[in-house]
Amino acid sequence: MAPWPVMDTLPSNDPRRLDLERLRRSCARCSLQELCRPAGIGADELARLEDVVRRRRPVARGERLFHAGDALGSLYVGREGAFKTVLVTEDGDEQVLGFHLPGELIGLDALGSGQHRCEAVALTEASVCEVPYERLASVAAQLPQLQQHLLRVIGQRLEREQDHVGMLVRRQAGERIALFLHGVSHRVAQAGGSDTSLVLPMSRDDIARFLGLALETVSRGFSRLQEEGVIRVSGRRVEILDASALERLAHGSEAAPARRRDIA
Amino acid sequence: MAPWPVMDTLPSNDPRRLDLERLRRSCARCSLQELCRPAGIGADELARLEDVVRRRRPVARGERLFHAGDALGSLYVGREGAFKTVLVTEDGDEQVLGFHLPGELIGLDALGSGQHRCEAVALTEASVCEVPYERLASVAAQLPQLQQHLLRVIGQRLEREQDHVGMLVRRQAGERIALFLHGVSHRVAQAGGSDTSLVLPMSRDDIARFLGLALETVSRGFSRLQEEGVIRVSGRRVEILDASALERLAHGSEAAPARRRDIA
DNA sequence: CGCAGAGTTGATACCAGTCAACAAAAGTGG
DNA sequence: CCACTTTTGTTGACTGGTATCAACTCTGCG
Repeated sequence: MAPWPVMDTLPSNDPRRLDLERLRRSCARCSLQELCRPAGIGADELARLEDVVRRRRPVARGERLFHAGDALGSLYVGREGAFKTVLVTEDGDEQVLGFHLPGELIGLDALGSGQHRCEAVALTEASVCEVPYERLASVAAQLPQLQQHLLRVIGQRLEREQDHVGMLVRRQAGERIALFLHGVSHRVAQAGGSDTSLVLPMSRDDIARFLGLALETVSRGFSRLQEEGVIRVSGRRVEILDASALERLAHGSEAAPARRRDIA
Repeated sequence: MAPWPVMDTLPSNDPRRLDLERLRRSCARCSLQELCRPAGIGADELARLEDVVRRRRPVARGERLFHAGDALGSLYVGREGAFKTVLVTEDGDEQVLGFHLPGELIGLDALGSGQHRCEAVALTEASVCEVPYERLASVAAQLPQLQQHLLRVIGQRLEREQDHVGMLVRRQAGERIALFLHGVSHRVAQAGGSDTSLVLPMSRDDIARFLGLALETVSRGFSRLQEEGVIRVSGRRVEILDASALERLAHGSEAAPARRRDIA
């Protein structure tokens, strides 16, 4: 019932402590954020968790971590690169459900039924850590703190899904796009990148399918934001020049100094 | 650490077994579906769970189970009536995130941060069972099966959220409305009602805010479905006349025998 | 009976989807 | 390394669906 050694509170000079520190740093550094970073995970939890995680594995661009219909085997944590999860609808076209940057969990969609309902595709060359779900669950059953943390992480995913809904309900395309850019830059910053200059890992088409817009509308939206001096775009390279304006556009008040065409 | 008596496998003639049977029926009958109904919950789990649940409590129409910003205290299970969860956006108007029929869990939105981000409003006279979250979590920590089940339920909520996204991405209003009606009738049937005749607990305005449409568009959509002979509408009373046509409209092929006006 | 809330229906304007042409970047093979 | 192809992104013209404004109906209720 307890295949993992219990190492609750070790004296600071215990030789095993060094390993734990190393592991902790490993998790912190490798952006295993959603599972390891937050407070509340003690040394023993971390050690057991590390024992569960299969180490980094490379993933080629375009490769899939799992397909729709696959049985839930593992959860994945992005390490490098980016992923998208897509749902192929009955009528053939694919709906983008989400993007996953380093440190974010992938595969939670199978929690409800035990089967994946969407596919996770690498948008770039990437790497992941693999977490066999059964083992994670059994460790969580032994470590209330980890269980709590797991619930919290899934709850956060629920929040993100609601944010996605919040974007789609916005009727103006400009608002959705601003909201999207704002969210992505925020997450890129959280994953350790710059929040003002970023290279989008996904195509305009992916963004369009994520926002429920036509590809061309996304492109026009980007151009318009550039005209207004909010961002600078060059293909997938985006610089955010006026973050507060972006935020303003995202939440409600559409284009305060708009109607430029009337003046010019 | 174990405030609840352990009653693992009781002999079938043990007097306590009767109580368990009563409780099990109680949960099954009262539509506590999402927490109690599915397989995998044994007698002891059920007993401990019942011990956690605060019994039925009436909720007046318009009353809120919690407000945005409230600390996560309890989860709720709808017993009678219906609820909506709404998110009040920065710019004032409210976005409907979901509807909750009897047997469905309410309050999971606070799992991520420990604070509710939306409000749960009773659409009709209603009643709920209240489940203090801390106690539920601590019981789950002792009962791996319950923990698993809890994860599954939350996973299913995630699926529903994705389905919501799936509706919003459909660009034609008609598709969204058909998808909505299809989903609601399905859930009403699951909660023990008829799947062909139902009384919607929510207003056109609520539906509109849920689907990201204008109120008038929803009304027109209902009328159009009636013209096409798919449903019969009279205010909130809806009869589904042609379920397969509804399904067809929901998934892709917009209005096969449409353009009736051209003929008439 | 009149009032208020909810729902329906009509006329109009506009945003965004569609079709299409073009430009730029990224592969691909000689 | 350069021509060629393919993919990806941008921009324009046009159309259509839906938001908006507004009038009207219906229901329940004091």
